[in-house]
Amino acid sequence: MSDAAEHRAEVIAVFGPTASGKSAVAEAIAARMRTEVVSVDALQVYRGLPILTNQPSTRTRLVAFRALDEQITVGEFAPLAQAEIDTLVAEHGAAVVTGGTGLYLRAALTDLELPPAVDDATLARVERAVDEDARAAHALLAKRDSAAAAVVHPNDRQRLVRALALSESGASLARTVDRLWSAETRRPTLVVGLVLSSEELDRRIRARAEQMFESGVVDEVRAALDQPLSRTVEKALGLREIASLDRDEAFERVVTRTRRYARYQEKWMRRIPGIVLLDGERAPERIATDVFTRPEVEPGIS
RNA sequence: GGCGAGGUAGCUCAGUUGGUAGAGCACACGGCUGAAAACCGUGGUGUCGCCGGUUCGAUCCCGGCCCUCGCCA
Repeated sequence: MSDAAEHRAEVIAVFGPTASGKSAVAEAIAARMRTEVVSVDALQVYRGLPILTNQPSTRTRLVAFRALDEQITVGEFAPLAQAEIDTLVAEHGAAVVTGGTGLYLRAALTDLELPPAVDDATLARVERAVDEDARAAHALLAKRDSAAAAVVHPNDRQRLVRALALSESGASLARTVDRLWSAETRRPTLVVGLVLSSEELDRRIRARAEQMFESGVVDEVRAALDQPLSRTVEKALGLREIASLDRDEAFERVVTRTRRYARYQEKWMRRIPGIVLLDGERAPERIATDVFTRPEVEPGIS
């Protein structure tokens, strides 16, 4: 057995900005490896907004399994993703992972060792205290957990609430080791990133927004807004805009927000340790072929 | 053509009783460890339509011109 084979990647992850063609590349790789794709996307987990969240048409794990009013969190998602990966590796020898949420990707590939969950009652109580006087709440945090206070800004309500709640039970939001950007992974992993010129990315973003409207995203969004929505869904890119603006304005807002989201993902992409950047403007099959020339990957059969 | 409203940041607009201007969105950079398509921090990016007048000083007041929108012809 060669050295390369001993270090063969069990997990191939594909990351990149939205509209870069991640799904197509992931599917091409999965087909050659005779395995399946696991989605790591905080919005694609929801059932009811397939067009808005650009859910893949082919079978992909961890897509459309949550009701719109159920909240999802990284802490909850991570073990689900890890279980799917483990199952695919056990059954097919490999798993392909792709999706737009950088944090979820990291949590799927590496054990982040997140601080524990906090129960809703505590959270609600601390939230009230923070809303009443955030400065005082921050001062209290500084007294109980100075390390956490140092990394949480008093205006950052979300983190201040959690940090304070954690401090009540002796846990801390402040971490001692950086797991998020650690090169350590649960399994031998190859992460590839798709790089596109901003002009091409822009073209694809506009084309996809156009496609969304043609596919009936307006009706989809209206129907979704008739029911209670979780906080994550509530903030989905375009949801509010599509429901409240006329078509042209909504289209431009969606494009603008998608561009910003794509830039954000590019930042994540460049920070992922060991990521192999590939030219994403080529055909998915070509990119997949590139991946199979990597020493970490066992050559495909076709 | 007449009357009215307006022209200030990339966009929508606020403002200065005359001391060269600021919000939201957009944008840039940074942060983030159970909301991440989220959340937080920092940054103003400008011939205040143009030309002249008054003034120590004009984006603001005055005159002319240009442009936009509305109403009437």
